[in-house]
Amino acid sequence: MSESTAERRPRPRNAQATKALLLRAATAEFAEHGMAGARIDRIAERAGANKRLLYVYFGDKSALFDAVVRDQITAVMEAVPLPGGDLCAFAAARYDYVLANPEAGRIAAWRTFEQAGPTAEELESFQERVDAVARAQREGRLRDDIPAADLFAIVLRVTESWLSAPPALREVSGDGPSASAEAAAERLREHRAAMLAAVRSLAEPRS
Amino acid sequence: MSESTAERRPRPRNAQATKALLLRAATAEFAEHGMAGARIDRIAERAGANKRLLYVYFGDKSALFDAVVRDQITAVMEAVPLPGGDLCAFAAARYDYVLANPEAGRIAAWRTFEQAGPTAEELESFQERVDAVARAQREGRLRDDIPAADLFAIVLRVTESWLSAPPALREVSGDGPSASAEAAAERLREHRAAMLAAVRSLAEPRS
DNA sequence: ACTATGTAACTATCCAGTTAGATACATAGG
DNA sequence: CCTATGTATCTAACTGGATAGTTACATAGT
Repeated sequence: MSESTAERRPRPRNAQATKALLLRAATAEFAEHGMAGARIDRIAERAGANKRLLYVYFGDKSALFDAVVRDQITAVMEAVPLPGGDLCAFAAARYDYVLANPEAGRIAAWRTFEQAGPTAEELESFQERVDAVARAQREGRLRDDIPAADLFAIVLRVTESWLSAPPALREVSGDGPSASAEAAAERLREHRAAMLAAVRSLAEPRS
Repeated sequence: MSESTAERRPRPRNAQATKALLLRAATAEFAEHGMAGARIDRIAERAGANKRLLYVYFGDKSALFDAVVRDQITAVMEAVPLPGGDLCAFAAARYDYVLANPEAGRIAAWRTFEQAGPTAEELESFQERVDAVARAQREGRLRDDIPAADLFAIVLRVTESWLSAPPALREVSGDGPSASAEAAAERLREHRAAMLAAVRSLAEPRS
């Protein structure tokens, strides 16, 4: 409070903090615009840091994108477990997580549509989840007439069905940008229940 | 000394044919790279036409993208009906269509990621489909404990669950780029059956 | 000779990545 | 306690190449 009249305040010299700021800014920018649409200058500006530091800390644009993807993968693997292959719990957790962290969903989507091959880290994450599903199938807790990978892929997509639905479809159901905040929140609660009901129906063992 | 014969073949003067070629080339380019990643020069080259004609026939890059999206929407609305609100038939038709026309799926996805507001044309298409679902629900042919828009959104996503799954997930299940053609085809058949089974389970009326 | 169609070359801008240098901070010598 | 020096961190300005969009011109077909 002494002389803090926000004049030209040079960035405090703290490599770790700056790197984290840049990563967060990059996550937001890539989530909004994708790899090709993202702009290095905008990322630096968002972070309030100098562009040069991006190259010092991350390499180039594509390495920065990879760093963002890796970061998001570890975050989502941590926040959204698949306890005992329970796809319903997984679906609920993932829906809530993506609702609270929209960048996570968008980064994953952009990443999917780049034609880049999967990294070892990604393969490991998915293998772990497919294995958990397969185990639950063997133990009779999930239907077993659908291959584990397919079942997981289907549920994964279902969790995103509303949050990454075409805007026109959301608009049709009264969940457009024009809707009030309360109406939108109610709509999201309603969809959550619907989505979970659908997952239950499609994942439970055939009677 | 004689100039190499017929090296430079001028494009036949046919506005409609050229326009169609450009639209097809643009569709392929946008499907591969998205709006931001697409390159005007590559589109002209793919079409074997002069870049200038793109501007003459379509306006600018963003208008060209819109034209591609419109074209794909009408094509898919025509090729993938929703007869009597039958979501299983719809899912089968859409899976087959996207498998045969991967650009359709990718263009739709890229379009969804852009934050552009929905066009009147899109709204009308989705309204039509949601109405068909709602009618089938009232007549007891679909479960009615899920709102029509949600049910449609879920099924729409399920039809894409494999074709636009993260590459790492496909790889885990032996459907990577390294798989043989026959193995890949078998995998796709298998997923089709699984996906349709899932749609049946989640869409049928609660007994 | 008129017009629709097509071409090549050009321009202005944007943008990823670099260069050269400044400034805070640490550590050590006086 | 003070000054010197080295290093990590940070900055402004620049560069070369790519890219969307344009200008000026050519030619086929009527």
